Amino acid sequence: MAKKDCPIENTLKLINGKWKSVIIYQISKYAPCRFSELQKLIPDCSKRMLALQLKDLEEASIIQKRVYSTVPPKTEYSLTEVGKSLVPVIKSINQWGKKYTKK
Amino acid sequence: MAKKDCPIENTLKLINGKWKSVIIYQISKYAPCRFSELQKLIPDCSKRMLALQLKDLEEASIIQKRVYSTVPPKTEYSLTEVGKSLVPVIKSINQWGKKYTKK
DNA sequence: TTTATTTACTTACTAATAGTAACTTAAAAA
DNA sequence: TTTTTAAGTTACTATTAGTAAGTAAATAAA
Repeated sequence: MAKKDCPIENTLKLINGKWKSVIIYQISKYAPCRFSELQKLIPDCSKRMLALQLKDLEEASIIQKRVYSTVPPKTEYSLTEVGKSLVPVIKSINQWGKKYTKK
Repeated sequence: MAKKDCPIENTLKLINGKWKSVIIYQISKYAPCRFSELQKLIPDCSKRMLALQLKDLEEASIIQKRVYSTVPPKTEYSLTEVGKSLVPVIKSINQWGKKYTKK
């Protein structure tokens, strides 16, 4: 497999990191989703990490963000079409995890 | 989702890191597979990283290792049943990558 | 007989990534 | 006047990943 041509590596770059797929999964379930909602849904992920990963996902066109210029501010995240196409992949990860991983 | 109960997080812990799923995929295709073969199959992954990830995968019972006490040494890696059950998940990642990621 | 080769690592070190805690902003409520 | 609130950012530390060189012990080549 030539450099940078591995679809698995390329995909993992998008959904790793290491919260991205959990974020995508939660947005797919609860979109439109506010920043603070995601914090509650994924308590293990710090504020800073959540912000960074959301930015990465937005740049990769997997999610889109809507900002309301109110005070205090309000943002809403939802999946793009590309993001939606990832959901079955993440669901298969979720299914496997349910079956094979114990706490 | 309570701490450490997220199946996606638990699964990613096993298949991330960031070469593990590529390693599993290659072993699934070419098992039994030697260390040096894996190096050729995954040139982006350094020797050290390959060794560390293989050790992790072995500890997680996803792969098994057979060592021949020859000189120079020879090792062979193959998937366990748990490892084999992961292959469809990794294939779905691979499929998605083929469709949605360009170099 | 000394030197080179080979495989599957390990060790020491540096670079990149993740995590923690405190700070910011500006309006509205107490 | 002080507090609260949402959605971050900043500065700093800890954990992971990556690079390069070293190790072992038996052949093979010079």
